[in-house]
This record gives sequence, C-alpha cells and structure tokens, in this order.
Amino acid sequence: METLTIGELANRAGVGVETIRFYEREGLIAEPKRRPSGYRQYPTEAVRRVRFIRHAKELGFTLKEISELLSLRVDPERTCADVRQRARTKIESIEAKIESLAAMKVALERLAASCNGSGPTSECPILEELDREEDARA
Amino acid sequence: METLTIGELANRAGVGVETIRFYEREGLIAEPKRRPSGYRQYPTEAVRRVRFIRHAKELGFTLKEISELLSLRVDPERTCADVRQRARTKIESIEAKIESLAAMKVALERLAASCNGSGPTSECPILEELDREEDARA
DNA sequence: CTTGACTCCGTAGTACGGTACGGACTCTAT
DNA sequence: ATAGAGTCCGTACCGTACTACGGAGTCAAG
Repeated sequence: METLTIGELANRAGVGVETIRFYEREGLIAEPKRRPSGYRQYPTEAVRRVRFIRHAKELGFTLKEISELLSLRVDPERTCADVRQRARTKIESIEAKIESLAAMKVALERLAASCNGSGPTSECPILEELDREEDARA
Repeated sequence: METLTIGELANRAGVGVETIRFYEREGLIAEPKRRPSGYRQYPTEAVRRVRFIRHAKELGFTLKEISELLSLRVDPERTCADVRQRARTKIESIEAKIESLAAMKVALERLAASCNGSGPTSECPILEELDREEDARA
C-alpha cells in the first residue's frame, strides 16, 4: 500500500509539517508507523483526516470538538444509544450554525439588493437579522 | 433614551466587561458617550452589535472579518458596486461554510442511522463525506 | 454619609493553535 | 560518494482573543 511522508501528507492536506506533528501530539491523528530510520509513514487516508480537521476549524469548531467528532463511530465499546446521543448533540449544534449563517446570508443579500434603491439605509443592516434566541435572558 | 452601563451591556450581550473594552480598543464597537464621571453610556442597540460579534465568532469568523462584515453598509462614501461586490464575497464564503456544515450533518445522520444496523461500520464515517473540492491540488 | 458594588485605566498574564529554530540524521539522485 | 532536500526531536516563540489585577474614583441604597 502506498504510504506518505509527513511532508507529502502536509502538502496534500494543505497544512505545514509542524501542524501535523502538533496534531499528533494533541491526539487528533494517530501516531503513524515508522520506518527503521524513524521517519513517519502515513496511509493515504490520513490526508482526509487532516483536511477534515482543517475544514472543521474554519467552521468554528475547536480542536477539542473536532476530536470528539472524529472519535464518533459505531464502536463495540460504546452502546448504540450513546453513539446516537452524541451524534444528535453534534447535529444540533451544526444546525444552529447553519441557521445563523443563513440569517447572515439573508441580511447580506438584502443589503446588496437595497443598494440600487434610494439613499443610505439602516446604519448596519446585517444586525437586523440575527437575534431571536436568548432575548429571554437579561 | 435608555442607556446602559458597560456592565449592563456585557450582561445582556453575554460577554464579560473586559471583552467590551477589548472590542472597543480593537475598533469593533464605537467609543460610546461618557458621563461626566467618565463612565461609558451605551445605547441599547449596542447589545445587538456585541451579540452579533459573539455569534459570528462561533461561526469561525475572525474579529477582522467580523469588523468587515459590520462595516458593510450602503454608504454615500462608497459606490454601490463596491458594496455589492464586498457583500457578494462574504455571501460566497458563507455559502461555502453552510455547505461544509450540511455535509457534516449528513455524515452524522448516516452514522446515527447505521447504528441500528449490524456490527462496527467504517473506521470513521464522518470522513467519508467531506472532500470533493481541492482533490485536484496535490 | 457610609458601604459595597461598579467603573475607570493601563498593563500583564492566559489559552489556543500553531510556527520557527537548530543541530543531527536520512534519503534520493547524480 | 556526496550534495541537497527532507526528517527527526525538543523547545521557544508567535498572533489572536480574551481575562485578570490593582489602585483610584463613582454610584445608589439604606
């Protein structure tokens, strides 16, 4: 099976070599096999994992949350109900993110549209869209 | 018109007092009027602005990006085309985020569903869903 | 008119997520 | 055989986004 050096992995995944070593230290990627020289040997699937980490980070997940996401799987050690439960929780937080983003998008589209209209509009139209929840608090 | 102290603002927006001062220093919120004593006096709309910042951060925007979002408006100083252009760019990055999140959601739903099935499934099903773009690079 | 909570300011420290350095070793190509 | 690029490791440093501290002044309730 084809294997990659740390540099090849870093390149394909779009991060630096040092970042790979950092993720390894943090437990986000498994310690790979080594050649006799000590060089790390990665399977090609590792590229996926690193890319996933990168994407998830861009979406506002912390490395801790990402490692929780990555460790979610059907696993004889954990009950089905547990896996379901954890997945549900993550799905909900993802849905909330999607909704906030959709609201921002609407606000920006409204802004772009209002442009052709008349004079200066609201002070900052993007603010108009994003409250709703938690107005109860306070 | 009702005004708020920095503590009231922080409370209603769900952040700490020091965070408000920090955002002021960073130019994310305007310097407010002061009482003769020097105490800051905020209009109630400030709550919205701070909440927006908080939400946007949770969605993976940096403070720099957030300040760009906040300064987008129909403004006699800027041409209509410019505003449109900038809004378009932001909309695109938001759409990309939404798509990644939707893919993650699908992956997690598949995971939760596969649970009832038979034995352990793929090593890490969430990875199956999230590539597509950029496979060209490398 | 005091007392306790709040605010002022500047500066220092923290947590997270990398990023750089440097001296030694290894690999590949010529 | 050797040069040049890549890798090893530990440790130190960096930018971002807060968070805490401390000493002085302010405010509102009793």
